[in-house]
Parts: sequence; structure tokens; C-alpha cells
Amino acid sequence: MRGNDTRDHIVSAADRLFYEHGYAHTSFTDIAGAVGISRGNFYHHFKTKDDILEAVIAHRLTQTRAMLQAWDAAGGDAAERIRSFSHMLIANREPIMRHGCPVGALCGELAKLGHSALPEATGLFSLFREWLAGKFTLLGFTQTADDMALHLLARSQGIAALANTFHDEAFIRREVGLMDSWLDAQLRH
Amino acid sequence: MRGNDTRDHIVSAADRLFYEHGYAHTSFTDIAGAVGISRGNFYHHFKTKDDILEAVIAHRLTQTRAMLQAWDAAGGDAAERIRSFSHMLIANREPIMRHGCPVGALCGELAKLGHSALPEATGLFSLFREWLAGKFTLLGFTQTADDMALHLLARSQGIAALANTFHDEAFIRREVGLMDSWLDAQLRH
DNA sequence: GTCTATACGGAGATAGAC
DNA sequence: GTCTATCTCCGTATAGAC
Repeated sequence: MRGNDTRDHIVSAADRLFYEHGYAHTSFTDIAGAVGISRGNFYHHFKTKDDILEAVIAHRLTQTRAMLQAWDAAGGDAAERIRSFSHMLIANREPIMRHGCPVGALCGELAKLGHSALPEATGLFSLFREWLAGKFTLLGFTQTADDMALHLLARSQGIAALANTFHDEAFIRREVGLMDSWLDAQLRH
Repeated sequence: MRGNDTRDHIVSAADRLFYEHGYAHTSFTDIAGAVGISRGNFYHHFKTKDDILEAVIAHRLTQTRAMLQAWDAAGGDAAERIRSFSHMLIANREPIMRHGCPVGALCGELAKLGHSALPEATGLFSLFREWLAGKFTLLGFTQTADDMALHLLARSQGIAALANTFHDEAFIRREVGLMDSWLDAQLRH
């Protein structure tokens, strides 16, 4: 089982570097340097760079599912759980201001590259989308639950993009407040 | 003056290719092929790839200023002009669904690359930001004009990002409708 | 101004010793 | 399982003929 240690190190280093510098702009040399192994070594663990990308996406899918389950387990009603989502922008404000949203950036890059792993990356968005839609369904918005989920997802993407561009923490807090107000207004109907 | 023809062709081809495939993923070979000239040729016009990027950004700045002026010249009150902005998402829905927002994608990529031209690209956002803030100031929102400008900018960025990911035209129209409703609600106060 | 030919570096990927 | 050495391709960039 020890052998998986190096593989896990590679995946987590690649995960971080893909987020910080993008997929295409991260080389084997970069990852090897971050892990502290030689370039040649990790062809033992991954045959191609695409394989590393797939492992990173799989890793992020697992992490995301765990986060959503943790929010569900934290108690509170459906509205409170939706607020867990929007407040993630505040909790992660530092990395977001520096590097944007990891999901949005990856999907955007893979789309531009015409990369075959784009559907898997889109699956990261779908996790949030379906989780949010489930909450809105619980709140009684059966017809528009998916629309509302996409609405919050879009607003969070816009916030992350502009926070990254303008490095403005007050902007993030203001916009998250507006998302909360939007949710309150929906609940009043 | 004929000599500028080739230069202009290079800039517009690079502009399009940077939008479709990203800056880093567009090679000299790609641009040369699109223009129909040899690779070697355009070192006569641009010393480095960064020089082409700067020319593309300058070109986009000029185009954007012209578009904003056209919206101003089209008549209508400030609110109507703000709607010109949000409805741009519908007018450009096809390229947006295929390639996202050209401004957001470029700023995101240059940030990840740590590229020195990032401030210039950010200037593209600032054009919209200041133009929108000017409109909100005209409408009497002197204290919050910039906040409101950033709010619309963020929402449009989120819409473009998710439209690109999910290729959903109905989503775009729905969200633009919500932006219009938001504006109406602001005007009622 | 435009071309061909070429230099040079860095990328992903492979072979084989240890 | 990890290393060094090496291969090949493609990227930017340059030199010089036309």
C-alpha cells in the first residue's frame, strides 16, 4: 500500500498546480519538482499527462462529494445548506482572489483546448447543480429548482471571476450578501 | 500604407484564434495558417508573441470603446443603455456558448500564466465597469454606482461561463431577463 | 515584405540500469 | 519503484536569400 503514497502525492501536487497555473501550463517538470521525484519516475504511475488530469478530476469529484455530504450532515434546513454553498466564496476568498474558481477555470481551459476530459470536468459543475436543485426541490420549488440552482451557480462563477480580476474582498462579501438576500426573497413567496 | 494590411490580418486572425483556443494554445503556425503567410514573415510585423498579444488587446480596447460609444449614440435613457449591455449576451449567444466571454477568458488565462499583459487585459473589464458605473451615476446612484456596475459585470461573467459549459440558450435568455428585472427593481427605489 | 532554412529550448514520452 | 539518459516533436525566434 505504500506504493500509492507517491501516486497520491503526484495527484495532490498536480491538483494544486493545475489550479494555480492551469493544466496546459503545468509541465511534468513542475509536478516532479513539487513532489520531489524525477521526471522519469512518474511514468511508472501515469502513462500520459491526460491520465494525470483524469486522476485529478476524479480526486476533485470525490472531494466535492465529501464536502456536499458534510454540508448535509451539518444540520439546518435546506435554506441553511444553500447558504453553505454561497458562503464557500467567503471561506475560500483568498485562493479565489488569487486563482479564481477551480471548477470554472478548468472547464474553461479544457473547452478552449478541445480536451476530451471536458465532460468529466463539467461533472464537477453538475455535482453542485444537482445538489442545489435538490435543496430547492425540498423547499417546494419543484418546477424551477434546476433554474434556481443554475442561477446561484452562475452568480458564484461571476463573483469568482471578478474577484480574481480585481482582487476585491469587499466585493465578494457584498455579492454573497446579495445572494443571501435573493434566497430570502425567494423563500418569502 | 499597404504594408499595414498584413499586420491587420495578423491581429484579427490572432484575435479570433485567441478567443477560440486561448492565447497559450495558439501558435505562430496557427496564426500564419489562418492569415495565409509563412511563419517567418510576421517577425517582420511583430518581434515576439507578446507583441501580438499586446496588439490584440489594444485592438479589443478600441473595438470595445467603439461599441460603448455606439450604445451611447443609439439614444434612450441611461437605463436603456444598461440594457444594451445585458442584451449583448443574447446577441452574442452563439459565440458565447461555444467559447465563453472573450474578456473573462483572456483575463483568467493571463492570470494563470502570470503574464505581464494582465493589467492591459483587465483594462477591458474596466471599460465596461466605468461605462456602467457612469450610467448608474446618471440614474442617481452616486454612492453605489460602482458596486452596481460590478454586480452586472459579475452576473454577465457567470452567465457566459455556464452558457459555455452547458450550452444552454434558454438559460441565457432567462438570466438576461432576471438582470432586466433586477434593474427595474433598482429603478423603483 | 515575404519567403525558406535553421537554431534552440522545453514539452511529453521511452529505455533500461539500479 | 526510482533513477539517468535519451528520443522526438513542436514551440518561439533568427538569418539571410529573393
